[in-house]
Amino acid sequence: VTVRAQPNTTELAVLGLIAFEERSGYDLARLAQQSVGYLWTPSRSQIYKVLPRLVDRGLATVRGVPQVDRPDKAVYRITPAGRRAIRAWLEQVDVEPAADTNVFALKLFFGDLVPTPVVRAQLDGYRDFLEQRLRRFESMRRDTAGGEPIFPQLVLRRAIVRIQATLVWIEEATRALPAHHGGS
Amino acid sequence: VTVRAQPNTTELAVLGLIAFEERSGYDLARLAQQSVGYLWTPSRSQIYKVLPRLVDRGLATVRGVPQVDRPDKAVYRITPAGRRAIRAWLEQVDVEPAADTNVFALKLFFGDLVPTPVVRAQLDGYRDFLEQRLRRFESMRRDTAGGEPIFPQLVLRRAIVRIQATLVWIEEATRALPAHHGGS
DNA sequence: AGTGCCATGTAATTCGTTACATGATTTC
DNA sequence: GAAATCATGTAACGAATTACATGGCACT
Repeated sequence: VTVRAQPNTTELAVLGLIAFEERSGYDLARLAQQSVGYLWTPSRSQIYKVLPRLVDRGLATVRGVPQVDRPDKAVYRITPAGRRAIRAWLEQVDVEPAADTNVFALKLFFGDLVPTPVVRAQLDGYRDFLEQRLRRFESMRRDTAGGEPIFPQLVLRRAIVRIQATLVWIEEATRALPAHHGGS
Repeated sequence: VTVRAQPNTTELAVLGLIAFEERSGYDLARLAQQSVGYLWTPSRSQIYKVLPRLVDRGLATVRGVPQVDRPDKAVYRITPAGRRAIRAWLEQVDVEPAADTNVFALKLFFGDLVPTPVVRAQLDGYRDFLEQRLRRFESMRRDTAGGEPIFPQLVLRRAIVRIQATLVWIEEATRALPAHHGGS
């Protein structure tokens, strides 16, 4: 058996959504716009490309559902291998998620698939990451404090206040975590 | 003369950076990692692809600079047409910047290229946009308040506190705006 | 009669990343 | 002697978007 490369974020997001309930591509597109919309909103065509790929790799299964008053549809459901893949993703805490700081939020969104300690580890990792960025930004701010460039400084300030707000939220979220649940 | 489609965000970011001072591709890559890094960090190869394109469209010019102790380099400078393009971008307030809420911040970063009222309009637009999202998110929160799904709710809460922090920042930034400057 | 939702997909194109390739100079 | 910095690019690949295509049913 070849070692499968980890699915990309879009694939994992789809996996996460079909982990709760089986869904069609159309469902997923609608759902993404509503619930996860502020974190991840792929186009419909992208979703239709991803779904067969998941089936090919054994992470999901399809089932045709004939309908009378509407077009027939194909609904997708996660497989055990799919569950393993998404758990592995949720267990892995990114130290450097580059520009994509939203991956943390996306992982938290699927926190229900995993025991509480794993979610807690994720939040801890997020906190570390943000504190590090905060320090970097604050030192950047000190370095250019006297200088002229006001607009870059304003933008930097924005980044700082957002991080601070997010850190406060992390504490709140940590306290709100369920005592512990199975994750399965 | 054909009507040129508006350059994309990366092209505009590059234009903005060579508006202050002429720079080489290498300079830009380094600069992006530092100053604008938290908003926009393209790869080096991407920058090297964009620069000739800007020249082709008459938005920038190149000039070869021979050096003795280092490799020769090519430095790029913005043209009047380039300035027009970036000003047009800064003047246009996006009502629906999709997922990419950072475009607002990026535009503010280049606020110096444009008179104060234009920047103010940009901030106002950003405020409107955020207030609208905030209302949407808060109503989503109310709708699912009693329900079970705790993790989605936590993530939603994160989005809300970040928006609130950003709104506070907008007020601060608006007050910090210079009385008025030329922009040119 | 027209609009909108349900439903799935393909095609063309753009955007972007990673890896490869090269090579001198400076610094440790 | 090794590693980092300066400097520019190409090639291969993947991810994602927009536009196109199709068609029935429900609602106003």
